[in-house]
Parts: sequence; C-alpha cells; structure tokens
Amino acid sequence: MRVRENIFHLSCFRCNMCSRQLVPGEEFALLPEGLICGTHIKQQHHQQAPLPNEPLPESKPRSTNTGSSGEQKTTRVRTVLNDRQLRILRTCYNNNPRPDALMKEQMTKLTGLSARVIRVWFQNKRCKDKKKAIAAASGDDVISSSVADSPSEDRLKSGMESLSEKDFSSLDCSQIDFNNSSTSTSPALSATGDTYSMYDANKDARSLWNTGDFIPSYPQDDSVSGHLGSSFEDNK
Amino acid sequence: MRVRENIFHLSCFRCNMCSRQLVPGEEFALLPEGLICGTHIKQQHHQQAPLPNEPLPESKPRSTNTGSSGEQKTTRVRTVLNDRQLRILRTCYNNNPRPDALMKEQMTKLTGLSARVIRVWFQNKRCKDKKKAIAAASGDDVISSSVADSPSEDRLKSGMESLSEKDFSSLDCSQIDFNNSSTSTSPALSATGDTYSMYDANKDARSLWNTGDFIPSYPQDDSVSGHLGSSFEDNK
DNA sequence: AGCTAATAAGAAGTAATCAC
DNA sequence: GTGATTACTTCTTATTAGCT
Repeated sequence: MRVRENIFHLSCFRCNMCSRQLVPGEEFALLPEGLICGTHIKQQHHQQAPLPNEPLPESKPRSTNTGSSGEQKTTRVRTVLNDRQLRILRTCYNNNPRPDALMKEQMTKLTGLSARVIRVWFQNKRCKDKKKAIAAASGDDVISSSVADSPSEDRLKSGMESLSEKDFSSLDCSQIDFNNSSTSTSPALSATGDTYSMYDANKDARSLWNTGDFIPSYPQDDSVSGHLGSSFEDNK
Repeated sequence: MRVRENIFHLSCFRCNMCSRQLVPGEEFALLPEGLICGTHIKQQHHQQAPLPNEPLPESKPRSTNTGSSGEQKTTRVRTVLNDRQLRILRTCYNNNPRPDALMKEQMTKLTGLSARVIRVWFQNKRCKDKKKAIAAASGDDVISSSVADSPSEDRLKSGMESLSEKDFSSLDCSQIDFNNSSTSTSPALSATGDTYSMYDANKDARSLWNTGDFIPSYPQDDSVSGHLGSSFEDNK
C-alpha cells in the first residue's frame, strides 16, 4: 500500500491505535506518529484540538456551521479504483452506460465497490463522455461520427443482465483480461462474507468496513469470501 | 427487500419485535436495532427516549392513517422495477392493457412482483398513456399514432437475460418478442424478485443487514422464492 | 496541474396513495 | 376501476477536492 511516497507492506498497513489492518477505501490518516484508522481519527482530533463538530447527528451538511471556529474537516474519502475494477466498470459501461439496479448490484459484488461508488462512477463517466462528445462534435467532424453514438444511443444498447467473472470474460470486449483465466464454471458471485456497515443514528462518526482483501489477483474459485467490501461513506 | 442501501432476504424482513414478516406497502421503520413494524413503531418511540433527530414527523400529515393515531411514519415503499420486469410488463401491456386476474397472477410469478405492484403498475400505465394520447391528440396528429412510448423507455432496452422466459412465452401474449432471446442457458444470477426500497423514519438510522448469500440461481423454474431483490442504490 | 471521485442542486420519471 | 397527487429514485450538470 502506498500513501504518498510511503510504502507499506499490507500487513504493516495498520492503525496505530487499534492495530487493525486497514483496507482500501477506508478512511485513515497518516500522521507523523503513524497511521490511524477512521474511528481513531476523531479521538486524535479531540486530543489535539477540540473539534466543534460531532454534534449534528443531523448529517445535514455544512452551511450551518458558520461562525463557529472549526470548519469541520469534512475529509472526503476518495476511493481509488484499481485496474481490475476500472476494467470491469469500463466494460460494463461500454455495454450499457445505464445499468439498472440489478446490474449495479452485480457490479458491486464483482468489483467489491459499494453501490454508491458504482453509481457515482457511472454518472461521472456519462457526463464526461457527453462533454467529450460535444467538444468533439463542435471542434472536429471526423471524430464526431465515431463518438456520436455515445450520448443518446448508448441507452439503446443492450445490457448484460448478469455478471460473473466468467460471463464477464466471455464478453467480446478485448479489453478484458482477467489474468486468472478462470475456466472454471464456478459461479463467481458468492458474496459470502460480505460485511456491511452501518451507522448509528447518534453520530456522524464514519464507520468503517472491512473491505476484505486487496489482493490484486482475484479468487478463481467461488470462495469469494472476504472479497467484498466497499468504501462507503456516511450519508451527506 | 431493499431499504435504502440495505438488502434483506424476504424471510429476514421481519419486525424485530413481533417477528412478523413485513410485506410491501406496509408501514415500518428501520432503526439501528433493526426493523420494526408499524404497530410497534410507537412503542419503540415511547421507550426510546427522544431521538436526537426526528426531523420528519411533520413530513406527511397523512391524516387518517390506519386506525391508530400516530402515523408520521409514512414510509412509502417504492418498488424499483428492473429492466427485465419492466420489459415483461410492457409487453403484456401492449398485448392487453387490462389483464384479468389470471393474467396478473402469471405476471406475478414471472416478474416476482406482488399482485399489488402489478395492479398499480397497470393502473398508472393506463393513466399515463391516456394522458399522453390526449396531449398528443390536441397537439399533434401525425405523431400520435406511432408514438405511444415514453422516451425513458430507452433505458429498458437492455438485453440478455434468461429468467424463465419460457414461462413467459407460455402466456398467450402473441406479441411477445424478446429481441435478445438469448437461448443460452448461461447462469443468470438473476435474482429478480421484488425489489423494494423505502425510507426509514429516522433518516440517520441505518441498520445492519445481512445480505446473506446471493447465490446465483439458475432460473429454470418459476420458483421465485429465495430470490432477492435487486435495486439497490445508496442513499443520496 | 490534470484527472476524476465525491457532493449537491434541480429536474424528470414514476410507484404508491388518495379521493372518488 | 380512474384521475390527481405525493413521495421516492435516478438522472444531469456543475462544483469541490484528493491523488498522482
């Protein structure tokens, strides 16, 4: 795991407070003293500087905390998508830029990303493509033809109704290259061991989840346990 | 069953107090401790100290609610239909906008939706179509005849899936024509079934949910039981 | 600095409900 | 059942902010 210029063994990538191993998508901070996980960030803050926030279970965003001293740090968690996840998303997008909920759910399992991340990615991607298409159309005619089919016509493309890595690899998308080349017929979506987090109503403390492993190679048998996970974030 | 981003097995979708299984359209709340049905919501409230936030009591002065006083919970459960379900419904509708009970029952099985959802969908669809026809008639004559379809329908054009299409074909809907008609017996992880979403009264409350397994089912039979809802998107 | 993930505001579409 | 309304989901678009 790399954090800026620092590189950690996966097994060393742990919270300094609780020794829990940190997983991708999770919130953490890198301090001079070491890493700390999301749940301990606030404590840390309290010790170092009284944080004025924490009061609003309201979750209703900023705006309101005007005069008060501390701008709550609203640290935005930015998910970093790895190559495999990106490849999956792109392939699905090419197939159907507007997947329905069922599709998204499957992508969730396949990528280990949260529904939220999936949705946002598709939104951004659509928007980006549209902009690109428009720019291309106005600026250049030659290109436009090839790009033109994206914004509106995409919707007509058929979507994959089910995803599994096996099925996925069967798509005629040359981009896809799962290095495991699973020839097994195993249904890849077991989703056992998913652990989801929850929030309790009383605090806006970010809860963390274990996202399972970050192993670059993905399991080729159906024991996907631990493969799940997601970066998921508190609501508003 | 989906509750915001939480997904439940149908069999797990029960009141925490009385263990009664909840059904779509029913009032309930999702608290950190779990689900509770409408009849226990109030008790819960009384016991449970004033919730820190409880912003929505005023949300809907629904007035005459079911017998009891309270209400304010008005959590409306909105089913999110997936592409396949929509396609089935539309096809049947095109064939016969006023299906009889028998027909509806078949659709129930086929889509995994409840009879109520089917009925409501047809009602809304008829109404919508009528409005559209009127609008079209007054505005433009030429287009009116061939239009009939909403623009949003593009979204439905997704293809490939294979859940009991054979059952579907057993319906005497001559018009049915799945343009994909993928005859492949590929495992479709279809997980159709009812998909419900809803709001919990306490917006911040999020509960834990087990998603349990999502074992890809091979939809050969019409046994929809055990299939879980899809549609899941996260909160905003 | 560029790319892009995340947030948010507003609009559109529609499932569910209400009133009849 | 119809028609009107409400409530919820998802979309588009613009903006903010985190990594490399």
